[in-house]
Amino acid sequence: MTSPTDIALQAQVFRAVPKDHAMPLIAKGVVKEAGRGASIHLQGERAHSLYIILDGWVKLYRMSPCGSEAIVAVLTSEDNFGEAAAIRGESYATGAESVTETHMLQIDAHDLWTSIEQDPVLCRSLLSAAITGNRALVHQLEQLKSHTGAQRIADFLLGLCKEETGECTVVLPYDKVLIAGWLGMKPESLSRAFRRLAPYGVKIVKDRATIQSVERLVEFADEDPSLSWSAKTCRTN
Amino acid sequence: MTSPTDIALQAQVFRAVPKDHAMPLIAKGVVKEAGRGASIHLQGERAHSLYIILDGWVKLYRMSPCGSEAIVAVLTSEDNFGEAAAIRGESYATGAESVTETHMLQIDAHDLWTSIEQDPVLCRSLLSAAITGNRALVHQLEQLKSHTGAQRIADFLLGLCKEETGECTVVLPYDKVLIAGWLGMKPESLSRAFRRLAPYGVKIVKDRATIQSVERLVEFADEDPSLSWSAKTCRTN
DNA sequence: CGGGCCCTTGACGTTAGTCAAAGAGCGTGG
DNA sequence: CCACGCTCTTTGACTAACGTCAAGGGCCCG
Repeated sequence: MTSPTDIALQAQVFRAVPKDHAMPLIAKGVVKEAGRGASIHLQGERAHSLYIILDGWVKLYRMSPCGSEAIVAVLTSEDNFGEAAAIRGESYATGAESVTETHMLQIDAHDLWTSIEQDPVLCRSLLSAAITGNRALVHQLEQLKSHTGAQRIADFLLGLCKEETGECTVVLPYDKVLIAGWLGMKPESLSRAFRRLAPYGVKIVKDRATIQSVERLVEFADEDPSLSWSAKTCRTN
Repeated sequence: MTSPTDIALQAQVFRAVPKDHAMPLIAKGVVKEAGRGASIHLQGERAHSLYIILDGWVKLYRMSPCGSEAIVAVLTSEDNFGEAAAIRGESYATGAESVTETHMLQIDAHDLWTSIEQDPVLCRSLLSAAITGNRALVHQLEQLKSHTGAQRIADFLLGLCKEETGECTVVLPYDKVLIAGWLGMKPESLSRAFRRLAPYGVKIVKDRATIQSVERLVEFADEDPSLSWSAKTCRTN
C-alpha cells in the first residue's frame, strides 16, 4: 500500500527531484482531511500552505463579484495546489474546495520558501511544475475558444480513456455538475451535449460512458465547429 | 532613451533579480526584427530561444487541427515568451507571430538553461514569472467562462485605462480582428458587442474609446450576465 | 483609380443559458 | 419495509448570445 510519503514524492512539484531533496519538506507536512464540500482555502485568503492531494478530488475555482464560480482545475492524487501563492507570500488566486472525502498533505508556506531558497534543484522542479500547469491552462483556453460544448466533452472523455483506438468504457470520475463547471457550461447544457455525442457512438449510462470508436470521437473533437452541421448532414445522407 | 538592455532588465523574467544576475544572459542575446505578420516560431517547433520584446506587439496562438486559431496572449515591450519550452528543452506549446513591426531580444535556450543551473536567484525569478503568467491565464479563463462578450470588452478597456474613476479615453493598441481573437470572439461579434456598451457610456470612434464613467463600466463588467437584460429593463424604465 | 484590407451591418441559424418541472436514486426515520 | 425528502439529472419551452454568410463602406497604398 502507498503511504502519504510515497504519493507526495510522485507529486508534480517533486517529480523531477531526487528523493533526498523532497524528503525534508515532505517530512514537515501534516496530513489533513476534508469532507465533501469542505472549503480548503478561500480565494483572496493569505497563502499559508502548499497542498498535495493524497486521495479524493479537489476543485479550484474563481468567484466573480456577482457570485458565479468558474472552475479552473479539478485535481486528484499526486496533484498539488496553492504553491503559486505560497511561494510568493501572496493570497490565493483561486478558492479550493474538496468535492469528495479528501486527504491532503499540507506543507507550510514558510517551510516551502526556505527549502526553495536553499535548494536550487527543488526550485527548478517547481518551475517545471508551474510550466506544466501553464500548458494545462492553455489547453483549456484553446478548448473554450474554439470548440463547442459537445467537442469539449469529447476531449474530456478521450482524456479519461487509455485506449487510442477501438472501443472503450470510462467511468466519470465525479458528478456531472462538476464536469459541467469544469467544461464551462451548465448542467442542462452538459446533459444535452452528451446526447449530441450519440451519433458518434458515445453512450452514457449513469456514470459510465462507452465509446464505440475512439478514432471517430477524436475526429469529432478536432473538427471545425462551423462544419459540424453540414458534415452531419453529409454523414447521414 | 531606453536601450535594449534597459528594457530586457525590466522583463518579467528578470524583474525580480539584481542587475548582475541578468546581465550575463542579456549580453548573450541577439536583437532580432520581425515585420508585421511574420512568424517568430511555430507551435510544435523545437524550442531554441527565449524572446524578450523590446517594442511592437506579438500574439501567441494555438492552432487547432481544423485550422482555427485561439489567441492565448498578446504581448508587448518588456514581456517575454518561449521561456517555458526553452527551459525544458521541449517544443513550443503555442505559435508566435508579430502583429506589428517588432524588435526582440533573442536568447539561446542553451544559455538560458546553463544560467538557471548556475544561478538559483535567476531560477526563482523565472518561477515567479511563470506564476504571473499562470494568473493571467486564470483570469482569462474566468472571463471566458462567466462573462459575456460585452463584459469581456469592458474588462479589456478597463485594463487599458489608468483612471479608476470618472471619464477616460483609451487608444485601442491593435486592430479589432486581434482584439476579437484575444477576447474569444469573431470580429462581427466584437463590433456588435461594442455597440452594447453604448448604454453604459462607452463610445468607439476608430481606434479611440471614450468611457464616460469608469465606475459604471466596472459595475457592468462584474455584473451577473443572467441579470443583464432585466437590469437593463429596470435601468431604462 | 483600382484592389485589398479592415470594419460594420443585416439576415439567419446554431449553441448555450434560464426557468420550470418532473423522474431517478438514496438515505433517513417511522 | 415503505414513505419521505433530498440531491442529481434530465427534459421541454423559451430567450439571449454568438457564429456564419453576404454585402457594403471607408481607407490606404500601389
